[in-house]
Amino acid sequence: MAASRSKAKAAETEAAPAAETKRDAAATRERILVAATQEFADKGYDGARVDEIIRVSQVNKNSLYHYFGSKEQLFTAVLERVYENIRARQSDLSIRSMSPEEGMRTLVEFTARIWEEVPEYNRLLASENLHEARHVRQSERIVPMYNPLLATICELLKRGEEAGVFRGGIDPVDLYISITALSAHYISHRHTFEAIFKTELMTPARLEQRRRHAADMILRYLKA
Amino acid sequence: MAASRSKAKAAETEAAPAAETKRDAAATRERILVAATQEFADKGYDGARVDEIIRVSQVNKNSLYHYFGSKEQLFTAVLERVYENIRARQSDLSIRSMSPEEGMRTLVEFTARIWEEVPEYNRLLASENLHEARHVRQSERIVPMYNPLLATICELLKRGEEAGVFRGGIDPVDLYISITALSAHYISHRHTFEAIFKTELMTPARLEQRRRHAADMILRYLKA
DNA sequence: TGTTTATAACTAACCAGTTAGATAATCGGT
DNA sequence: ACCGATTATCTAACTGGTTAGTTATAAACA
Repeated sequence: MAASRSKAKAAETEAAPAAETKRDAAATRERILVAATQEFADKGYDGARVDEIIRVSQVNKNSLYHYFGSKEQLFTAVLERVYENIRARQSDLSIRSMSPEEGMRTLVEFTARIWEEVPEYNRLLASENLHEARHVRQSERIVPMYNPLLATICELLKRGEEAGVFRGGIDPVDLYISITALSAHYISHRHTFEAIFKTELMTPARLEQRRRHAADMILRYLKA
Repeated sequence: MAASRSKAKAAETEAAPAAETKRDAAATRERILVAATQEFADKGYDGARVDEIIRVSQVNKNSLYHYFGSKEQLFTAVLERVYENIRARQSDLSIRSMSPEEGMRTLVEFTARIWEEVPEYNRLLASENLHEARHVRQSERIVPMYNPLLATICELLKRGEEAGVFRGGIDPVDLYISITALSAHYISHRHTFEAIFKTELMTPARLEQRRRHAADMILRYLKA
């Protein structure tokens, strides 16, 4: 709400720390990004409405276009934040200090938790793939971002193989895609699955069962 | 096609077989459905344009609304065709006559081939899930359709367990979702994966590797 | 003073769905 | 067979509301 106090000129003694200042580029940008993330995740790129984003973020339309240029570039900025956030979560894991099996299980379960806790990411990526990754490819920040994760997987595979607990000859890209697929597809396609199988898939107990299922499947696949 | 030749009147000598007759409800409906499937798959529900569907199908706008009522109902009709087609492919397999392992591998590889050969289906389902399965739930024909497939999986699990080649305690819904996930997610998210991993994922050789990867993962998971 | 940030009103294109009516097939009665 | 009424299919032009993006202007700051 942020009473947009005009008052103006000197007058304002500004005793109170001015809970909200009148002009704050960074905060405005951030409000737009938060609202845009929600709107794009709710409706997909094509369903999302710029007018709804400015309504929720309480920002003028021209401000949005001033900061982001176009709906497309705004979507790209949203995706960049999403990828950054996913990478930050995944690299927080200190997997290097774990045994290969423990590390791999942690990685799978943590990846699963991302989709559960931030389902918006899943929806944004689904929408982006419907557009053939047009925005991801436009971004210079996203593409280099996933190297560290693939490196982690390679390192786990190598350590596991040396320790004799994992088989050799595993393709790390296939493995990464499968780790993601087993948890992300469950979440992203839950609505059609729930309609068809007439079961509840999003209860805490069911989600835990799914996480274990995914981790078991990956570990059994790797086991020597 | 079935040239419903007017004849009638008299005048019309009808020498040439009149390659295209003027009025054919079934053919018109079908042309609309074909064009709509493509358009909805290309652009998603929100991105798809009714005007583009009528342009491609060479049908008048009011005919489309006469046959299908609304864009939503047209999308539902498209989904019904898609689910019918998927089920028809999957139930064509005569898995009952195979060993449990052979049957399961066939099921996984055949499911993978569906997404490869008809990528439109994948995209339509992704769009539908962004809309929380609104249209699938509206359809009375889709929901009962998947019972036979789940029954096939249960039957394979039971036979495999009795033969001592599969473990017990496998959740058939989790298994079905994983079979789908391992192949569908690879296809549906290939654009972002290709952008990030800088590899080509859709070459015939790469697809074959992926099918084997998926089948191996499922079978190792089930192995006693 | 000049630059950055904000606002409201505007526009040109777009889009799902409608209206009003034409043209072709069908059928009942003769 | 033939006619006229009825129905099914098709067409073009229109409508009312929506949408991404712009313009013109003013206020806040350095």
